[in-house]
Amino acid sequence: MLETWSLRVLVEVAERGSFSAAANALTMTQPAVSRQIAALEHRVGVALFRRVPRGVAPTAAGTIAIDEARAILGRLAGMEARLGAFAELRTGLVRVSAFPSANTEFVPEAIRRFSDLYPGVDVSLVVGGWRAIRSGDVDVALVTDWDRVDDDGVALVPLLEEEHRVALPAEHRLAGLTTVPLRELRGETWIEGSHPDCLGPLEGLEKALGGPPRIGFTCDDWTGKQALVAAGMGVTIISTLAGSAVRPDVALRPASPALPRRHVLAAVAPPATRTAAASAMLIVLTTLAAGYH
Amino acid sequence: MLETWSLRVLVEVAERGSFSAAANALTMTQPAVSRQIAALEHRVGVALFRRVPRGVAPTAAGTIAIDEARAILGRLAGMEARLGAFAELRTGLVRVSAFPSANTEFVPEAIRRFSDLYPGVDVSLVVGGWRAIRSGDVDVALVTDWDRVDDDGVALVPLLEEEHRVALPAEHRLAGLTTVPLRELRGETWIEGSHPDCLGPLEGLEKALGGPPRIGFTCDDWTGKQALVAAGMGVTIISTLAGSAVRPDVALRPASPALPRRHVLAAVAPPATRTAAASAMLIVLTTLAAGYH
DNA sequence: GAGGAGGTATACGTTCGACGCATGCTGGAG
DNA sequence: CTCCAGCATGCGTCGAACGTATACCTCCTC
Repeated sequence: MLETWSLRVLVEVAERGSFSAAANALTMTQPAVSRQIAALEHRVGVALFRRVPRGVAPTAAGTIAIDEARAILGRLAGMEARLGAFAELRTGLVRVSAFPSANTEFVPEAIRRFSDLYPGVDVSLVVGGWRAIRSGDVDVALVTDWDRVDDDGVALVPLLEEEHRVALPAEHRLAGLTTVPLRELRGETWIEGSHPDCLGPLEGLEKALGGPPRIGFTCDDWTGKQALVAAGMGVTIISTLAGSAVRPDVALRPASPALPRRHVLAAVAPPATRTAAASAMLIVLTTLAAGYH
Repeated sequence: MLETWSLRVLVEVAERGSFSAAANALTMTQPAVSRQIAALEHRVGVALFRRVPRGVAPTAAGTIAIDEARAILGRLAGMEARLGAFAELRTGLVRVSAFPSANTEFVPEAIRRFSDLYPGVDVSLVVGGWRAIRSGDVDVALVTDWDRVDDDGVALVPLLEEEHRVALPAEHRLAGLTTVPLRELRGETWIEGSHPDCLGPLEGLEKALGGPPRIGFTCDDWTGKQALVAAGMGVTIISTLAGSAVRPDVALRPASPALPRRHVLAAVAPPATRTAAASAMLIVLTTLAAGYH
């Protein structure tokens, strides 16, 4: 099967013009080179070098073999370079999945920083969720501690804690307060998301209200929730991660008693099987999260 | 240096989808494949396969590696094929050198037969002589036993014996005889070649003539010798190998006593360093010579 | 012409890498 | 819940390739 090393020796012999010189250049001995070439010639059934007094000279077949060998070795080097680009993050792909509020500001900023650091690596924002980590369809998934991530094949890295705000129509009677007492919202219609990612049933809310919230709508679409609030159809709770992405006709106010915080974590493959790009993205995420108060 | 076998294992794994299946296909064991891929991945610093329940699936880098590996293996096969063409005489070059009279009929016929048998092999008629066998500039050199081939690095293969004829002008007074008595030519002017290849001083001629021949011209050019004879400038001796190539205004006649025969041999490199094309040409030469009476 | 220098081929002992076997581990299927 | 398919790893073994030593050859020089 014509091993690569033979080709390397072949080219070196061709360039040096003698087995001895090639052996020196390759940090091996002359007999080793002699045997390599002899084995190669026996393999292909054709003499590749004529043994001349001062060394060796390629035959017609040898010239072809040398050219081919050069091309093949070049191709091999190219292959190594292309793969090395992955290892050195000069190319590649990292697929990120996040819940809606993280996608409003935090994740885009992380992607921006990542792309500055590694311009060659593509970043793709996908919808796989943390379960896709196992299957390899997602490299980094942002989750919260409300997600029941019970797969020990998925590593969790804490990023930050997000707080929650009550989202009111801008003209709501309580919108002028800096802090909204929750019990004042007992009679309001509430908008919930059915999926934990989308801020579903908030634990502790019932107790703070002094009774079960009256659920008027269920909407997983984060933009839709905002729209419903702006239209005066109800109130809801929105994560501070949403940041400045909230539309101006919706007011965000801290609640009293304070709403429970939610931990945001990055779900990634365990270090052993983790992509270099995923590790890099994880670092970007953690450093970015450290900048969040 | 990324050995070929790794690439072979790589593509086999890619095609089978599992280490075990690839191991079967390659008549090796699953652990061996596992180690090969692991070493390859460690070498390039990138995971090439994701380990999935039913086997393995290539990563992005793995896909590139597989494509490259396929291309490189194909190129390697191509190289082997191109070199194999030399071994199987589907291409190549054989350089033949011969003395002038052999070039008139014998060698051209041999080349014709050779080219019929091996259309891909180029045949080149060169002027190196038997000394060029050693240097590799000539593959087969036709020589006679008058050549002092004293190099044991050159093998000699007997081909045939050539006879000699006296060459007379067609209107010569003796041209009508079927056999020319040499002593009748005592007074003639003789044309000799200085080089043995060109029929130089003929041993025994002096004794047959009853005295030293009177040398009028020395001409190494075989055509020139004929022309001189035709012009009536003298007589000479020409090998029967010249055959029908002798011009019609020159008569060839056997001499009495018979002129000494000359052995024609093929000088080639010893079998160890002999080209396949040279061996093939040698066979053609010997079979062709066997047909000569 | 004898000897030295430079180069290749071969014999022999050794070493190191790759393999096979056995085993453990994991994830999905019945 | 058990079984099975498949990958990873430890261990002992074997062989391929290497290095050392040496023979042989050619050319060059004195």
